[in-house]
Amino acid sequence: MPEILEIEYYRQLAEAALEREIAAVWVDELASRGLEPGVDLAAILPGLSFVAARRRGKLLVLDTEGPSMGLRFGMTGGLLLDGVAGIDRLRYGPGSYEPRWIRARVTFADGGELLLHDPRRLGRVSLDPDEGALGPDALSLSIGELRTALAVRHGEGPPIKARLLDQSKIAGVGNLLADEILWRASIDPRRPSTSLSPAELRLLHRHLRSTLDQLFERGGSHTGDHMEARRPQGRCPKDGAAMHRATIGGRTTWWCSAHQA
DNA sequence: TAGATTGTTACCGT
DNA sequence: CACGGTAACAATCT
Repeated sequence: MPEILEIEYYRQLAEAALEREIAAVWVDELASRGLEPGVDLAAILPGLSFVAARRRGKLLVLDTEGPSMGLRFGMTGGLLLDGVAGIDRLRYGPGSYEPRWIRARVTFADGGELLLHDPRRLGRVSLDPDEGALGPDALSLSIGELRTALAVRHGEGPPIKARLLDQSKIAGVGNLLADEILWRASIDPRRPSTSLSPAELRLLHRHLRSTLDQLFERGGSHTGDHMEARRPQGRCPKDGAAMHRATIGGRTTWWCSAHQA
């Protein structure tokens, strides 16, 4: 579920958690793997308040007057605040949140609470996360930053899809968004990252920006136009051609055999 | 039931 | 050494 768009919804929700005294913190054992050994948030955060809700790519950062709490949502993580979900619906569960899938909890002195809800448990909580390991944020990526992100020192570069997924180069683009962006830009995901012409680079940048804007308005990463074709015997919604499927950049990739050739 | 899954990372290979 | 592909992680859904 969560790519950059969903994390931005979570960030906006978390703004309502600012300036409220933290009373207690609990983090489940697996989610705690994002913390250095021995670091106990339950002993560090109470008494402080969150003062800013920031996001870099898929990383949510909640600053306090002191340290910052980092939240990663893995494949199925969601954020709830005072019983309100950061997104309208969830992939798993009967349309609602299940108590057994709560993996972390911040309780405020006013009785409200911030929850990390994550069925598959790949989400992680961290303290003062390393934001420097992430590339420029996809939601505000300039064409110059895109050009830099696609460049390599030697050779012709990895498949462009793999480079779009590399969080150290561009932060925030996940598997579904990458396929949707390349599908809209009519670019074969296997193309070497340095093989784009200047015109294609401009095209890719334009589609990256417009795709993120449009899907954010629609409701998330799973609302793309090519999604219906992501299945066996799927046909391209644009031209009716057969869809190709392969693993690129470590993820299942779907693309049109005609207009992305 | 077998297969697939929207993310991250340790490890292996070129 | 830089860099990319792969498997593993965990649990659920189709």
